[in-house]
Amino acid sequence: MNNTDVADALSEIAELLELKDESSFRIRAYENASKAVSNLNEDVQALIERDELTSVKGIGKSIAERVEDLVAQGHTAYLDDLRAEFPAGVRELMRIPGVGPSLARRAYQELGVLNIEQLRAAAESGALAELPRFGEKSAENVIRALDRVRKRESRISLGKAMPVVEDLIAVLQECDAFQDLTAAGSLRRWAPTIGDIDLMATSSDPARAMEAFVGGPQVRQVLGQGLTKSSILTDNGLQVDLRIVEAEAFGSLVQHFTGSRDHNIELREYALARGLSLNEYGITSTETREIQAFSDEVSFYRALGLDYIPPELREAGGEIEAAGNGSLPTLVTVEDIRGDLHMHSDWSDGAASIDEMIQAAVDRGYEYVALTDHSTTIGFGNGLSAEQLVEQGKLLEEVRKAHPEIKILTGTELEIKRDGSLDFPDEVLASLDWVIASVHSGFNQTEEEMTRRVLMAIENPHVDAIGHPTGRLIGRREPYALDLEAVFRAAAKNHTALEINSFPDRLDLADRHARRARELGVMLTINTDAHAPVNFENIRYGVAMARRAWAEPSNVLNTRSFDELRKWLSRAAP
DNA sequence: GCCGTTTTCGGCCCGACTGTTTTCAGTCG
Repeated sequence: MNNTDVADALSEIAELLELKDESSFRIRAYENASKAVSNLNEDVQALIERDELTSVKGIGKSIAERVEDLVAQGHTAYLDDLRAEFPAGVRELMRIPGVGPSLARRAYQELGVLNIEQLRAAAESGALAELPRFGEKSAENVIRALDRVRKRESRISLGKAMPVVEDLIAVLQECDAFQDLTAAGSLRRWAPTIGDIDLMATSSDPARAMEAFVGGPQVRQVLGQGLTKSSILTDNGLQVDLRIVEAEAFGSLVQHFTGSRDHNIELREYALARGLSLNEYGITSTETREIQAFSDEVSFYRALGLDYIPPELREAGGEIEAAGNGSLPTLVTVEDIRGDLHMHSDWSDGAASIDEMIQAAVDRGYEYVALTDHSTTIGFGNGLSAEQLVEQGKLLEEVRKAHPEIKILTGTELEIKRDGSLDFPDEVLASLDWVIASVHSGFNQTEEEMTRRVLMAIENPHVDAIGHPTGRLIGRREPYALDLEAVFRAAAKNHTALEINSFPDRLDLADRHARRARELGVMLTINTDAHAPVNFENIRYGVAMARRAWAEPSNVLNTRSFDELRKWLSRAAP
């Protein structure tokens, strides 16, 4: 079992303990241990071999034994026994919003419900409403929740949500009843997917502000309207909540609703150890019961003895400790990006001419840009042959004369073929300024095959970077099987950069992978993979992933000046 | 089941809302 398997097993134990109505503290212990394992930077096996498992915070003697079982035997009797008590379908019931462990357990034990279909039947037949402490309303809520699940109202991508919210905020700001107005929640943390949107505001005239909100142009349906909270559904099915609060408490409120849940839990534990209790209204001394309100987040964190923590870091990944000892990173920003090293023109599958793409890069104020059209064997048939690449290189000489304000690198997005060989021979690659190599086919290969394939590309001295290294398409395609730890180590050793692809569907490397790569000394590059001028706008999503990976400008290749970039490219072979 | 700037025992994040109740458990964010 690898770390992910162990973390999943611990998390399953926690869920089954919930079903058993075990002590909530024991449940949390397993949840915490699951998180601790998935955040490990090395194989849990190695920790066991060094006998250091219990030195991991959140793993004590008991859980260490279960983990050792899991790693050594692939299972643990403790989990096996729990599974025997509750069929898998019962655990699935808890995935339904509004259905928790209590309802799932009672539906199973008192009505024999084994899966979601049977729960619906029990709710519709009235059997559920018959149970003590349940009623008509409970049954109706279950049916409504099941309908919503059936309609698959799942999370939407950051790239879809962000423009909608920005438009909405721009419209609301035209109404002078709003003072402060900001998004909170997962959107403010730039999480890759978003559930619903929380807007926070202060207002001189809440009634008028709420009128403006529920009467906006893209409102499909008003779900609720009050003076402190209203909810709407937008045209594209996004639920947006607006909360209006007193200006004095705005800071702690925004902090509270920005989350993440895990960050807030850790922050409250940290505060409690110092005699302070936190809620959305401020900080309360547990001794004097006096509450202090905060109009901004900086002073809120400051009052806890912490540096301001950027929202992208609020994921319970060590940010509180770092904020306490002054070691938070200086995160990379969009302004730090000096060029884009991955873009396409209509020579391959882009929608715009080379000139249009270069002009768009100039308009963004970039110092340099790399043209990286696809190579021959890209599946859809319009990759460039070596001859076409030479021809394109000659054309670029002309383009450079027309655009002296930007440096243009001649490049390719090179196919890594199924056997790990590359589309162009070394002498062709050697003539290029920039080579980014990517996988676009054979996603079903085994982890061994795929890892060998990617490592071969990394080890080629002409390959400068690997594009969208895991191939994931959020919500549509899982990442292919790949030993990322081996990839990161090879990339660091061979001086090969790894891309954070800014396309909202990709965001690949993912934040936690990029963080691990950076820790192992891998150089990152944040690119848009632009296929049209408008795609350059996506750079902010890639930068956000880098920030969530705790990346500083020095960790990102394309924050360097053109001269520094060239210096990096002329690195000595390892 | 874990953990320690008050602790090796006695704590463990906080509040809002809902539905069922008549004082509170369950669920959510």
